[in-house]
Amino acid sequence: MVPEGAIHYLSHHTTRVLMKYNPSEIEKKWQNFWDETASFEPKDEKSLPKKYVLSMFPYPSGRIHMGHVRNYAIGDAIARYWRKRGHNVLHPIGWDAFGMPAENAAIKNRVHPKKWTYENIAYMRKELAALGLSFSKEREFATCDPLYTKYEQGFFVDMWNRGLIYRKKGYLNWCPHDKTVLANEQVIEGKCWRCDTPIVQKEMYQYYIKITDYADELLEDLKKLESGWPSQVVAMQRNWIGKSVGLEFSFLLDDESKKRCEIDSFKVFTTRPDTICGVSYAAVAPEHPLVDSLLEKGLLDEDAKKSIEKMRAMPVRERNMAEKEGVSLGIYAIHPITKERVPVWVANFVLMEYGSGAVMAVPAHDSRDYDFAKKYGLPIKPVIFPKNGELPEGEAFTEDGVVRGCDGFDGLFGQEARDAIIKWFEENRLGKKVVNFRLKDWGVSRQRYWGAPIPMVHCQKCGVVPEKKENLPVTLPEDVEITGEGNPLEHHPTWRECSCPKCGSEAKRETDTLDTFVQSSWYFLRFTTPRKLWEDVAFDKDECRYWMPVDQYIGGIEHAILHLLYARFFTKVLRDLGYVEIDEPFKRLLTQGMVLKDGAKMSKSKGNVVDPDALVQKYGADTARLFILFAAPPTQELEWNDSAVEGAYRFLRKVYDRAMKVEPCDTLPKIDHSSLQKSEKEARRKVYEALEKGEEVYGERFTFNTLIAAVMEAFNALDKQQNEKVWQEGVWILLNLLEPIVPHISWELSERLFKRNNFGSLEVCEEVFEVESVPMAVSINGKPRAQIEVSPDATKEEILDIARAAVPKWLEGKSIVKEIVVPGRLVNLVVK
RNA sequence: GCGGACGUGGUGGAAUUGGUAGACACGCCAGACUUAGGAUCUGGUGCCGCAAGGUGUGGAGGUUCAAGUCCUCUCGUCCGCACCA
Repeated sequence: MVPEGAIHYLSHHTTRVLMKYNPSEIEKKWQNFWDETASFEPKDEKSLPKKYVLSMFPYPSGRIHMGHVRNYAIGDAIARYWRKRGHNVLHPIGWDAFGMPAENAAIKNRVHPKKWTYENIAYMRKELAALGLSFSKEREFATCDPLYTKYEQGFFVDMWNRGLIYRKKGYLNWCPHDKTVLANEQVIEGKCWRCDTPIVQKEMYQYYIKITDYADELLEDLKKLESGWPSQVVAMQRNWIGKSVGLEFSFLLDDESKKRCEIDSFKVFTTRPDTICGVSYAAVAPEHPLVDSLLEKGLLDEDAKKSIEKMRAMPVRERNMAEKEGVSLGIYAIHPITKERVPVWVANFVLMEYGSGAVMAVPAHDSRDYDFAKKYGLPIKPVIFPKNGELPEGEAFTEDGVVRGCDGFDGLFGQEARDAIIKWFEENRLGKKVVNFRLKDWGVSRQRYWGAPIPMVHCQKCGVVPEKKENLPVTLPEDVEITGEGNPLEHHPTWRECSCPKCGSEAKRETDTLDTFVQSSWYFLRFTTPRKLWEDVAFDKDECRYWMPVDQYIGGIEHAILHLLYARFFTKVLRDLGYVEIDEPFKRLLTQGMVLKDGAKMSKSKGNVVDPDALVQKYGADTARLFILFAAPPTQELEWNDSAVEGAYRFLRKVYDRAMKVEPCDTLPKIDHSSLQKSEKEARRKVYEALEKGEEVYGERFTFNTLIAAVMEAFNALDKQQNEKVWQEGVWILLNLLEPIVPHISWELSERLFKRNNFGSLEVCEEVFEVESVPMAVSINGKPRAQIEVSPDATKEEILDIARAAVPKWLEGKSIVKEIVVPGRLVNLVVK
């Protein structure tokens, strides 16, 4: 050990060698530097090329977990890369701060949700800071900030005024004991998660946003996202929207049936109008009005009533598991083409929520209808036949085929038959082409405290009226007690009291709050605008025009549908309201894989959680970031491995030790490549290969694991030679490449060695790829047999001469049938 | 059932346009240094074989001079939707 004072007497060079990699010191130093110099704030220079890099903002649950580390390490790497390439980079962070966990904590620990949330934010902000993430601190906000709520409520009012929001009765999970509405996730096996009381379905007024008005555009614009989004996510959204095109027509009841139930007809929807002549019965959902009517009039016998009760009692979600069941209603409909009488049944497989809640049943060509017909002995009448071959036996033929036995349409196939039949219905005014979506309108009411209040007022005279914009935000009262019973807003002594924005008379505030997905549907727009304008606007139009769309969005696959669909929807609505000018908010999307330990998702209950704080404390943020980006490509699941973390640390220590032996310099050294030895040339080549890899990885592929591997290879190659200039050049470039991944150590070393002049765009030096000889493989009949070295400009004949000479053993007694030369790769000789 | 992804050493993973499979790392083995090592350094490491060689990317076929990569079938794992008419 050298006494501290002694260092002054040693040379500069020796001093550096004596220093050891000390991540906690280095990391603190640079985090302070970045903080003090506000290094990562976007510039107000709209002439610069921009990149908006966004990792999905976190919910302030209390502590960060490895999923966060991965999410932000990926985003930070991309942001830092573009910043170094001279782009104006927006890389913000905020907090998705409303939601149930805050209320649950309030119930459990008697702490106010607001206090709990802001304290969590403060703690997690520190945790994220310790990772050295290059966030814009100036633009940070929480969605529960009243200033954010203000504009969200403003949008709600705009949408209401535009007719995009309506109120409708909907069924909600209701716990009769706690007197509260429960989210689906809070219902466990039909019981309340807190008190175990069986939940009931309660019908209540709810606010809905008409996302279905945008269903077609949301589907259509997925095409614009195909190049930048994972195909999986695009497919999931397409699926979720669930567009189907078909025929809607009305079944008229026969005269006697009309009289009995006082209903003339009911609508059905089918995607297979070509099968219409195979209809042998019609089926309606247990909740269908036709059934109500018959029940009211007492026209069904006891058995039928009982079966219908039973069907209705089963939750819709469970019905698909149950066996097909049904009852004949004793009434008949007239087939629109054949004019035959077809019996009307009620069936448990028909859903009231989809289409019109009634179907035409074609047992010969629909497997559900088939099962049902078999069970109840209903006729099965094939009208579609395969082009070649026979109808299958014992099952429905559901593929496209040729129509036979349907007057006027015989001989038509598949789509042409469907089109012709739809045309016939339209001409005869009996039905029309209809598009149906699986997507439902978005119910945004939540009967909870910790959310953005819905800015509506109930007036005795005027009805439901939006609050005046100048009165926004409608803020939450703070003097509430959260007990878990009911909605605290309803029970507050004064909060509800207000005057009607329209007529001024006494009125009451709406007590529902907004779904938290509303907040996350526009937070990325808020980030585009500097804080100084936040009092005045939700977001500035010019700023928005410059920064949007988000160039790279990064987050978990669990948001593939809801969040990403709502955010796309909101963007389109805000466009139509004149706030933004883009159609799609996220140009490119990266869905990161989960972090696993022992093959399972990390969770407290499994006890397999690795705490990021502990990891950072032991090895430093750079090691944590390096491991997480090296262990797997970002889209794949990542299996935690303690010894691989050690390996990452070991690599950084090696980098530090080796770099510290390099003589400092201010510019990239000039090297006469031709005068170098083989190992030196090899080292340069590896370094520049890594540089090329870097552009591909940061710009396009995000497979950081392969870039890190290339950097490791380059370091290994540098280690095999002693040329100081080659070392300088190598470290200059490799630190530039590593900076987005392991920023602290890179800034520390680059500052010491190069005054950080190596942080910029680097040019690839082409001459290092010029070689005197290229290695090639010689294979015989496709099997590699020998290695040869040939000159890079050797002709095909010269290469073949060398190749043949290298494998005499394999040519003995054989004749060459074919010779293939792939320059720079291999020679394949086909022998017999 | 529909839609999507995936399957490569003991492990995580490379191989981007079909062109020397297993880069890089973890682990393991051997050696060096050491009072010691769960530190560090050097070398080795797909499998079978002393070797020559054989064999090998879930399985079976096929296309090709050449297949992890393309095609057909099949098995398995994971994810999303689901009596959606």
